[in-house]
Amino acid sequence: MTVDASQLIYIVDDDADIRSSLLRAMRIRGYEAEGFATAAEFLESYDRDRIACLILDQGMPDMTGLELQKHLTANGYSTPIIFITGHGGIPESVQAMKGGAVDFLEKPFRQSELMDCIHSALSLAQSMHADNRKNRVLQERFSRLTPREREIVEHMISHPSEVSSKEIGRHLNISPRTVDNHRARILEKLDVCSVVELMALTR
Amino acid sequence: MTVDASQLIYIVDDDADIRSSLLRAMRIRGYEAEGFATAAEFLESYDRDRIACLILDQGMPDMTGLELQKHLTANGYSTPIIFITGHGGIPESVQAMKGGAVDFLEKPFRQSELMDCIHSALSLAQSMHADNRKNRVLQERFSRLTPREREIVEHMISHPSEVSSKEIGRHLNISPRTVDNHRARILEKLDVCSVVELMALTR
DNA sequence: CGATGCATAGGTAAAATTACCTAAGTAGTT
DNA sequence: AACTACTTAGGTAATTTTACCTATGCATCG
Repeated sequence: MTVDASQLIYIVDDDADIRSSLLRAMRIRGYEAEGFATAAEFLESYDRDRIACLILDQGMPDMTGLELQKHLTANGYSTPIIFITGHGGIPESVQAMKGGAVDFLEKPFRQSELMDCIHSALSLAQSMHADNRKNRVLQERFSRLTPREREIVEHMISHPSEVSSKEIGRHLNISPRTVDNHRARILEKLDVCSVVELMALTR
Repeated sequence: MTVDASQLIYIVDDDADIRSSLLRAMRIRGYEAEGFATAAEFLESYDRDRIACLILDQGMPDMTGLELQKHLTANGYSTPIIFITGHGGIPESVQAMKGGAVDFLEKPFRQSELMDCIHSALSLAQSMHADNRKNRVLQERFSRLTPREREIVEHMISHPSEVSSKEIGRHLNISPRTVDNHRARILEKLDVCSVVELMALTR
């Protein structure tokens, strides 16, 4: 199995020795890796659209690992996080895991343990990246609909047993033919050929 | 907000004092609660179909909390678990959270903290209970399909743009009319009125 | 051997969708 | 005042789905 060059490992730790040792270890294995001493530095370089994971020290001055995690999730960034900690406690580890962390390792840890985490973090990042792309395309398509068209789509999705023009027309007090016209535009805008395909779009 | 009498709190801890103090605290708040000294005792009384949560001591002889959690998930039981521990470490807490625990509290903990956990655990149990019921009904319906019928359903689900009898017939090398007949039986067995509804069944 | 279940194929008629059009009223913008 | 977008409504014809049926070949089970 070869390493995908487009994957990136961010390392954020205020300890320069750990940073450089981790960077070396990652690069030896063929990964692209970048190191940062503070959360602020990291945020300057952070690219939310890369397939990446984050190795994050919990015990940092200024902004702790947990605070950075909170900041990232609050902004809708979903890059998987692996915490490493020198002298953290159970409450911190639990909060990190609740916040969606991939793992929470105590220093010192075995390198193989970290590599396992990185591997699952990156494959998680990959699938989330694909999901995000799909959702963005979908959202873009739905944004093209007019209010009335959106209303009709929502009715079809929430009432799958009443998708005929007659029934929708009755529900909205308009002619079935009008619904026909709306539907034609809806299918065109959403780039599907049938109502069945439309339903499939929403998984 | 009143407490739903059909909800149940299981307490598993080898320390009799903690057990009785927790039981008392739960019952004062109107919850139904049962205490057990060992995992084995708990498993004898455990009813997977109740809306319940489990307060589980990690450090027990015989079978630890983590082992019990693993056993429950291996058997497909989804009752939410709140861990409590006397002298556990970060690795245990992380493993518990990875295994889907609601929380992992160190003794001693504030009672309000535990009550918050119980509240979210029980609402989680409630929604999972509803999901399970839905899925069981759905599975039961799909089990009534013959192999050929299932094949056609799967084709429709995975190829939403080719649901016409013509296309399915071409794909399976059979007459479109045959597909018509199969489809009629499929819709009848799945208790839906249209292919659109069928797609909606799979969310 | 008969019964049952499954897969196959077809007939017919009603209903719905789809693909083409036209067209008018209303609201907001330039 | 002209333009644009949105909503409304309809015509016609081809295609599809749906709801009723019948019927044959095959395998399995009692």
